[in-house]
Amino acid sequence: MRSGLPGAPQTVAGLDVSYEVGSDRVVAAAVLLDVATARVRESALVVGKVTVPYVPGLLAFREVPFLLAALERLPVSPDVLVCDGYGIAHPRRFGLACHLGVLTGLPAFGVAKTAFTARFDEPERARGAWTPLLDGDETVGRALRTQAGVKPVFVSVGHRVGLAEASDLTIALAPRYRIPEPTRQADLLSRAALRESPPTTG
DNA sequence: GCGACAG
DNA sequence: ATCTTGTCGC
Repeated sequence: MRSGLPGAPQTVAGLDVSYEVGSDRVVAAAVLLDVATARVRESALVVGKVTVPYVPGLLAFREVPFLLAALERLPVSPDVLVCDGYGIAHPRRFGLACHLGVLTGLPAFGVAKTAFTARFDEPERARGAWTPLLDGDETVGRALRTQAGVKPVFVSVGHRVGLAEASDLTIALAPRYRIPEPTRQADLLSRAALRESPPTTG
């Protein structure tokens, strides 16, 4: 028992929120996938209205309510949460993935598309190559190459999971694209639902 | 004081 | 986050 994960995770849930232009409408998606195949098994959506503005460093306060609602709609609880954003790689060391992990009690980590306050050296070109994500002299995560020759993603621990394991899962869940399937599918689903969902009522 | 700044 | 078409390449 080196990490907080009881054993090899069988399922993961990818989370993401899509916003509608010129309105407060948002759609949150929670997608359950099998780790072994990286394929979608279940999914849940929630439509809502944002009341909190986006402020760098406070993203969790804006998205967590919707993500929790979407998670509750999944028929089964996932073994791990894959979030679109940061975990510990945050100015206050408590990003979105930390909030969701603590609130749900589930292991969680974040996979962000861009660096925030942290710095990093370019990883080798190979898939799986990584370099430490640094905030001053502190290692807060990893700049991880999920696809050879493609820009790296930024992995950081959120709750009850180690950085090495989070990185391994990210690679395993990103067999073809830069963004791992959990988060990628959640993005696709929430975006599609937003377009198909009537602006008001039914 | 100014710029940068997850999504 | 979102606004946005085609195009080049495997």
